[in-house]
Amino acid sequence: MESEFAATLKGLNMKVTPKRLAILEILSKESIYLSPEEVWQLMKERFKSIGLPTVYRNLEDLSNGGAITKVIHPDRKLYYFCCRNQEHHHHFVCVFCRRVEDISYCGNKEIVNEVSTTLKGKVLSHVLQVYGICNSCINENES
Amino acid sequence: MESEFAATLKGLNMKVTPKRLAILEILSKESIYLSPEEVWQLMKERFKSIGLPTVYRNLEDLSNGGAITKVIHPDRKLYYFCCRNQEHHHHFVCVFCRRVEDISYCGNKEIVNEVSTTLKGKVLSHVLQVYGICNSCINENES
DNA sequence: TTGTCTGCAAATCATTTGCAATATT
DNA sequence: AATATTGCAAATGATTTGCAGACAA
Repeated sequence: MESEFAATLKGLNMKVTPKRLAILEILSKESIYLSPEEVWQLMKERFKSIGLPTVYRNLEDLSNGGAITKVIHPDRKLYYFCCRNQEHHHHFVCVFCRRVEDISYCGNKEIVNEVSTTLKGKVLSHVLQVYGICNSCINENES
Repeated sequence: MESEFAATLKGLNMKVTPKRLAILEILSKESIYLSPEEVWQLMKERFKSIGLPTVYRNLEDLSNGGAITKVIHPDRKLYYFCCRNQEHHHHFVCVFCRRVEDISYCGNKEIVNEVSTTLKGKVLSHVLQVYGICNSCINENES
């Protein structure tokens, strides 16, 4: 049998390469978001030869394919997170530990309603992301 | 009497300079978001000598002070918009003409509720931005 | 004055690209 | 074999920084 990640790649019409499998494995193992540079550091532990551009390219492709997700960060740099949940949803991001958790709330209905009635416009998409302190970090920081 | 923009600057403890007044004037005159480069181009029409870093620095400071707002853009570059509405609210951005319009909808209550009950976390802030087609662009593009 | 603001030139540095070699199907 | 993937080196380009002179308060 093939791995879950191999299936994911095939589903995206991407060839199943060791590098790609490793990227998916690394990201899915983390509960926090990672920068391309950080993914690269972790990749170096597994491969003698691994280029940073390869990491950038694959993160980009996997993100476009929906296998991983970009995190919206105030510093406007790239960060990725592997999220199993394929349905439309949004994320809660811990500003301390960078943990990402799903939130089911989404005001799409209300948004579409307001835009169509008040602005007479058409909604194509929306982004929603919540920043805060996760449960673990709250507990660790209380006296 | 002093201009509205001068008052804005004083309120932010920023010295009232011609460059700053012009930046505020330019942005407030536009109904679309602008890049620092674009603001710079418009500034060049008014000043014989105007440096791009000055534009960047002032946009940053004005944004931090809340006089203008950053637009969240998929290309992760800087874009600014001058928004009169000082209350917490979010924006609808037209993907065609870059027009920015306020939307009053904000699911803060529901978000805080879900994060606190389901994730046992604490919400610090959130971003919400809606992309779509504004009324003008819909009308212009219909057959 | 006195500290802030600005212009200019140069630096940064995250991200991208070109291309030849390599690996997947 | 045919095509996609990768590594390396180099390029890109938006954004930032250092600093001396100009300006606002």
